Amino acid sequence: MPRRYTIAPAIEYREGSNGRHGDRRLAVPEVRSRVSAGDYRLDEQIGFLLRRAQQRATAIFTARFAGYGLTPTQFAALAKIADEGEVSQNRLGRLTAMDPATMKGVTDRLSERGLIAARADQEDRRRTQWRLTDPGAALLAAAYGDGFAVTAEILDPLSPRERATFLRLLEKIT
Amino acid sequence: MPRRYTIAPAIEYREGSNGRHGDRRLAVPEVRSRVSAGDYRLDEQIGFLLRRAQQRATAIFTARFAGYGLTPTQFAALAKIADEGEVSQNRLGRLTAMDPATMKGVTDRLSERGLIAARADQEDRRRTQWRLTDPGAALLAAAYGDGFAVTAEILDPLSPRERATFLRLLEKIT
DNA sequence: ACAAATTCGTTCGTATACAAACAAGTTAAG
DNA sequence: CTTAACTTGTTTGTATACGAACGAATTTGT
Repeated sequence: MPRRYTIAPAIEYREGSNGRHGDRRLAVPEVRSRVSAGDYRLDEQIGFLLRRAQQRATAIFTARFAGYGLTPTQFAALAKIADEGEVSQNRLGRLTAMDPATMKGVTDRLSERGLIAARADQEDRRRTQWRLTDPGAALLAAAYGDGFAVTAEILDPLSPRERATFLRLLEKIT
Repeated sequence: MPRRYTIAPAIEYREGSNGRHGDRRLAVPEVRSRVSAGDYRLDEQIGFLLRRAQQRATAIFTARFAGYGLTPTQFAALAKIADEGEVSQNRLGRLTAMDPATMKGVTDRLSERGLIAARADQEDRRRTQWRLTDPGAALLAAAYGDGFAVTAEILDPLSPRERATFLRLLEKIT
């Protein structure tokens, strides 16, 4: 049931030759007539870089959290429930950036493990209110430190200044 | 079969009151005895921010690529096959940051749609070599422009200087 | 030459992630 | 007050994402 990640497989980068084999008519800056394949470098698109950065982040998280059997989203859900004390399922989804269908799966699994418990809301009978159980709170308390460690390890390649800059810019494009 | 994304649901942020309801014994800066919940702010962890940034990036991609019926990974695979001319399945996975199990699903779906075609390798009989079909090349050629547009839209909140900085730092933590 | 190690691709199981459609409950508009 | 609009949570289906285990083929080490 717990998942275990290794570091994502190393990416192979374009080796040496910058594409374009023959076709070196002039040493003059070449004007490409057909704007197509050659211009689009996958490895320079933020979408691709973001995907790889998240793969690395997830790998780091999972290595550190192997002992808890918690995924990043499960940990996020526990942390937010702890913050809120009690929170409805859909609102928890908004707080943790999960849509209702995804949230369902996460709460189901946390609930099955006895880490969270539901209460039917009296005022609004559509709502399911979630709170931590004692085991859930204990697990979370034990795991917080590793949460910080994960963040530190992800940011390790950056200097303190760069970290601040990166976080600021990342929040801007979020 | 094609997927369609909307913009990820807006996140709710901690509203006004900084938690802590009663318990205002003194107006003096409070020294927290128990270092636990209160210190961990999910919304400030890069892992969480990266996940949300990727959700936004994917939403932008999918909106722009709805007409092609291509997912980000499928587009990445097509682009890399085009770069390479012909490439084995596992190597394609390394180039596009997908593990073999994931790559299988992607090549299966692209192949079913007739966008790529396989060739058995003579030298190494374990290998499946993939190349673009004519329809695959045509679709890719039509889609490249939207690939650039997606990148531009994701980076839109940043100034040109910030974009350069962000890309540099993102590559560092990847 | 031959056994060990590695690589290639497959399969199975679990966990996000989200579109779409839905029933049931609540709120807003008239 | 009553209908329309919205919200809450569920279900189904598709698509990554990856661990783990596997058979087949190739490469390495001795």
